[in-house]
Amino acid sequence: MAINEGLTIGALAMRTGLAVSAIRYYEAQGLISPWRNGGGQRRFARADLRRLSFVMIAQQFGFTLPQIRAQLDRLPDGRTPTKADWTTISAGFRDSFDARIEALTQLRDNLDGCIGCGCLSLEACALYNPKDTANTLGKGPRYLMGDAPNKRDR
Amino acid sequence: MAINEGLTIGALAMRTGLAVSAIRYYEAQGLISPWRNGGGQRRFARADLRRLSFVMIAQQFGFTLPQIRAQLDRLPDGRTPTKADWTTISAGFRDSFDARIEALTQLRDNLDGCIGCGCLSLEACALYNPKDTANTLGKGPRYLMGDAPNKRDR
DNA sequence: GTAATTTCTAAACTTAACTTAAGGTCAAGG
DNA sequence: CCTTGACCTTAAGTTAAGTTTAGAAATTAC
Repeated sequence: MAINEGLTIGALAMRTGLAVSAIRYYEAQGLISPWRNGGGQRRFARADLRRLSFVMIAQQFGFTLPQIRAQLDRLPDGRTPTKADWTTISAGFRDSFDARIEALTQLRDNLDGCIGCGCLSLEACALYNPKDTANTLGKGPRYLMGDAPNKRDR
Repeated sequence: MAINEGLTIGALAMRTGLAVSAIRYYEAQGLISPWRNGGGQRRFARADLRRLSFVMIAQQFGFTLPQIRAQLDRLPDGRTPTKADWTTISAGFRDSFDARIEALTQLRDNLDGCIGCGCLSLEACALYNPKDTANTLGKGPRYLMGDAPNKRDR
């Protein structure tokens, strides 16, 4: 066996804590691009450990896989990413995170002034307003922003 | 027509901004319990406007429908909830919210110390630790905490 | 009193992020 | 060499939170 054959999918799964099926899925989604050995099995670079770590963390922040992919696509092409590369792509991510905390905090303040006081009224409460911070958050698990199908009954 | 027939589903949809289908779905999930008129159509109490408002806000905070239902079930049985009732159930909700902001803030601090610095290493980073605050957040859209199916390949 | 709206139910479809299953193939150990 | 475990692909299933569709019945409007 050559010295630098790369990691097997099982090894990667063990190191990251991800399921093997999840790693295959991430490949299908273009988040990682392993090469194949003679027998057609996946072999991963050590840098893929880091890519997967990034994916896992970004998911905890609520980013979707396409969004995460967009960040990863900003990494250098040929060479192994350096520490500086990771720092760079983490930055945008860091900004979104700050924005999210800020939005949630505002929402909480609304909660104090509105639900906390018991008003909870549709007409007065900023929380129901579609143009409100709550919506710009994009934190709903379902449709984000403008890509929801139209809603009518019949 | 009697003076106090209640709101139709369409009127409720208009007032809340929800789709008619969503309201029916919420009934199926036990979040609201309209009565039926002679022809079998749903009629809603004015208090249901408030229940739905509560549902909408709680969802923005990332609560699942069963969790929201659990809160709503704490409302008084026979009578229409008072302002004080709403304030009471909003409180627990308020607490979860504070906890969530706190957890996110901690996570961001980790981000500064760990990803921000470029370490992003599996062995050292608190973020990968399964017992970490990130997980107690319960903000993953998929399986929360311990109820994930077992993950193995074959 | 008829036409146009609303509403009804039940079942199937949607999306994201995976998992599970089925039926093979590859690789490592003895 | 041969068995066992790791890996492969493709397809179908899962969950949450709804939406869409279809066909029928009730209401409302004129």
